[in-house]
Amino acid sequence: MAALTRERILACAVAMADRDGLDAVTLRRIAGELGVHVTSLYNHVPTRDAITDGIVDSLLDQAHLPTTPVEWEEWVRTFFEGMGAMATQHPGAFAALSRRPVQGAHAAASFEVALAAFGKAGLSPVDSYNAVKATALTALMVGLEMSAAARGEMLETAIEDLPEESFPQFHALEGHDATAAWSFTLETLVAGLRVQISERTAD
Amino acid sequence: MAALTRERILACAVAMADRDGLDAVTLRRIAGELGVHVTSLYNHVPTRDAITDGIVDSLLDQAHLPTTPVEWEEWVRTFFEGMGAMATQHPGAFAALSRRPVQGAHAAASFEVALAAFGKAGLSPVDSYNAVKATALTALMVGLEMSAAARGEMLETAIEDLPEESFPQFHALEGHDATAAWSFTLETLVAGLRVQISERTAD
DNA sequence: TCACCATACCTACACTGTAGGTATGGCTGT
DNA sequence: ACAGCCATACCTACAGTGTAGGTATGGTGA
Repeated sequence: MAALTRERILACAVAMADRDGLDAVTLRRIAGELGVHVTSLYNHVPTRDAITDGIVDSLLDQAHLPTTPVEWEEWVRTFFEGMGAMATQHPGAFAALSRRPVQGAHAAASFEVALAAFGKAGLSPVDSYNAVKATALTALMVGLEMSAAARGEMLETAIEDLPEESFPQFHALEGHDATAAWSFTLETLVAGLRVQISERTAD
Repeated sequence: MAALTRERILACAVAMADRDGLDAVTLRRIAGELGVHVTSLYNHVPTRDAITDGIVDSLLDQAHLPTTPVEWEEWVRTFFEGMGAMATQHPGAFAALSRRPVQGAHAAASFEVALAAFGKAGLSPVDSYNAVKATALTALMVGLEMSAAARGEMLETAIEDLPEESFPQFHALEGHDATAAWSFTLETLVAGLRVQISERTAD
C-alpha cells in the first residue's frame, strides 16, 4: 500500500466528492477509504478546510487555465473552456470553488495574463480587473449550475411544480436544452466586454 | 415573550447569519437565543436545511424583485438592484442563496415576467430562458462576492501575497474600488444582452 | 548501535442534526 | 362546567462531525 500523502488524501477527497457530493466528504470517510485512522490525516493536512482548499487548487491545476499571453477574447474563451471541463469532469468537487476563496498560484497566474490582455486592448487597470472578475465569476457560476445539473440537483425552480395558468412562459420551454445556457452566457459576456472595450477606449 | 413561530426562527437565523456567518447558524444556538429547547424548533421547522431554504425565501421576499411587466433592460437593472441590496443588507445570510436551490414563488414570479419581457424583445423562449438564467446567475455571483467582501473575506487572491516581480499587473491596482465591479458587470451584461437580442432577432 | 523524528494511532471532547417518547396548557365540543 | 384532544415545548439519547493531546513504532542519519 502506498504511503499516506497529501496528494493521496486530496485525490480521495475529489473522487469522494464527485461520487457522493461535497458534503459527504468527511475526515473519517476519507480515512476509512484509505485504510487509516482519522487523526493520521492530520500529519499531512492541517485542517478540514485545508482539504477543501486543496480540492480547489487541484481543480484549478487540472483546468489548464491560460497562462501565456493571449488576446483578451481568447483568454475569456479558454478560461470558460477550462472551467467548463472541470464542471463536467468533477461535478461534485466543483462546488468547492464557491465555498472557499479562489486563491493560489494557478488562478493568480491566469489572472495576471488576463489583466495584461485587457490592458493591451485599452482598458484601464481597474476596468481590466473588473473584466477579469466578471469573467471569472460568470464562468464559476455557470460551472456551478452545470455541475449541479449533472448531479441531478436543480439550482432553480422545477418547472412542473408551477401552476400553468400563472406561469405560461415557464411551461413554454419544458424540456429545453440546458447546456445551451453555457454558450449563450459566454457569447453574452464576450459581446458585452467588446462593447465595454470599445466604449472605454474611445475617450 | 412572543410565541415561538417559524417567522421568529427564520428572523433569528437571518440575524445570526449576518452577525456570525452562515456556518455559525445552528439549531442549538437559535434555540438558545430564543430561550427555548432545541427540539422545540422541530415543531415549526422540519429540518435544518429547511431553515436555510427559509432564509433564501425570506431574502427573495425582501429583495422586491420585479414582478410586473417591464422592458427587459429595466428588469435586469431592477433585479440587480434588488439582489445587490440584499447582499449589502444581509452579508452573512446572502450566502444561503448559493447553497440551496433558488426556488419558491418570489423567484418564479419574477422570472416569469422576465421571460415575457425577453420574448417581447424578440428572443425565442429558450434564449429568453438563457438570458434570464445569465442575469440571475450573474447577479447572484456578484452579490456573493460583495457580501463576502463586506464580511472581510476575500473570494480571491490577496494581492499583497503575490511577488511583485511576477505579478506586475496585480500590483498596479492595489487599493482599487471594489464596488465598481458591480456596475461594470451589470453594464457588461446589459450590453451583451443587447447584442444578443439584436443578433438573434435579425433572422 | 544509538538517537531521533516523522508518521500512524488511541482516547477524549465539544459540538452537530435528529429520532422517540412525555408532560402540559389551552382550545373545542358537549 | 367538564371532558377530551391536540399542538407545543421538553427530555433523553444516538450517531456522526472536526479536532486536541499524548503514545508507540519504524526507518533514517550519526
